[in-house]
Amino acid sequence: MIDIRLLRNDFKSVKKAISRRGEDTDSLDLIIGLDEKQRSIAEKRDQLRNEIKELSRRVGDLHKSGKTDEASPLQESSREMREKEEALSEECDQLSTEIRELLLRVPNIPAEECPNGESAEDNVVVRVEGQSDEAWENYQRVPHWEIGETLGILDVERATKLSGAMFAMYTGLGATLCRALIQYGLDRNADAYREIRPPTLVLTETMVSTGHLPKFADDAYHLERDDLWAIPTAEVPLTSYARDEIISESELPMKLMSHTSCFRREAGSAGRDTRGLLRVHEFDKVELLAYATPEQAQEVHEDILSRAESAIADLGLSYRILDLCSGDLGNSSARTFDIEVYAPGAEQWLEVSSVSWFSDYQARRANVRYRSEEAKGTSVVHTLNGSGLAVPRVWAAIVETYRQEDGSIRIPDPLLPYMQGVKSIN
RNA sequence: GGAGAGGUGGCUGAGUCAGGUUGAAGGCGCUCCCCUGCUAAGGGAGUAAGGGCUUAAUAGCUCUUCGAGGGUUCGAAUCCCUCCCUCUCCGCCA
Repeated sequence: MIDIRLLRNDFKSVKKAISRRGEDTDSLDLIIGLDEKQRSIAEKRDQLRNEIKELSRRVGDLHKSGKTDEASPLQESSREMREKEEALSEECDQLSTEIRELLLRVPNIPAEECPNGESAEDNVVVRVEGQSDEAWENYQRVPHWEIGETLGILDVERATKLSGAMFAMYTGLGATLCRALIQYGLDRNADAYREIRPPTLVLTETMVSTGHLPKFADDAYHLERDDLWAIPTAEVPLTSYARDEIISESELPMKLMSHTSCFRREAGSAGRDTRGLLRVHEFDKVELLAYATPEQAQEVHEDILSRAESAIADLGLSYRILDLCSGDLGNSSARTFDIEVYAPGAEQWLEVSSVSWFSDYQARRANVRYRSEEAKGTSVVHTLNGSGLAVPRVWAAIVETYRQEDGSIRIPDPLLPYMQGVKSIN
């Protein structure tokens, strides 16, 4: 959620910044009008409340000194004021609710450095590492769903039997590889990130904090009976880890990581990328997340990016890094770098990590603050996160990239410690 | 799921069953000052968050918040109702 005071103080710049996303900004005009109205009513309401308090105090004194008869006219006028106060209060509450509902749907303000653009086409390629398209051998140009079936390590057909389309099931060494990737993803970041194993079912409030609700309810699984949501990413519980808390500055940056299952309905993408592991409803991921001061944010952003990148690079995969343009930026983010891995068999770039700086957008929703050492009072923290390792797409890229001429798959060196002595899958 | 106890500030803990400067005693912690070879002990002062308005600023005024919501009342931490959560015991269970 953006700071409404920013809107009051510098309406034009905010509007201009939001419109860089290609979003309609009419709601901003609406909000600023309602806000003005709300404040003027609140002022009158508070004035009345003050007068009522004053009267009550006098009534109390009169009762104490036995002058009960003198109290009744005061009580009468207090009752009248209360009626007015209640009317104003109600109006004021309605406006506040309306403002909040609108404000929750306003996306974050893109960072100045975020490049201009309308769509994914305009994302800036920061760098490309690894093999060029022509360099791949023919035996590497086999899609992972075919490899997986042949080697008995991926069973999409049975997964569909159990859960329907766009679910996957890893079998045998395929499952071991999956587990190895998770271990690898966690262990390499354990030097700086504290491991958390959070719940994967969360309250509505927890989903609102990251910005996944109310705007993107269709993308998430909801357990209606208990009003719980299946998390689409560990970003959701981790962002709420410190919800409604005040962190002391000495604890920042606070770095956390989690391995969880992630659940996505993929509402808008039915029929797209349906083969194999390209897009699935449930998958495993290691997520890195940090709370930071605004001053620390830049450095932490780079830290998460370099960790996410090196995890891919060390596996020997080809990848590229994109600086997302304003039109493609996620709703809650101010700046995002995507890491896309190249899958030579599927012949696609697959997004494996979005490393984002959310400025104070999520933390304001989650009410995570910190007490600064010099300035008095509290300030809202910044949140940052990115996937340290997203299993299915990395799994797919490994299987395709490491396919040998004989059809076997060589296990990349960094994963060997996690593979129980298995060096290749035949 | 059943029975009981309870949810108050950074923590602890009074106040609730006699409703009236109680945003809330005391203690701990923390900050500053004094005392003091050092440390410890001692003495003093301060110490919730959020919103609005005024101000160049320091600051001031005001409202809200004692788990949440509603009710009674001139006035609610305190009385009534509903819900949520925590703890203990029982049942069930990985």
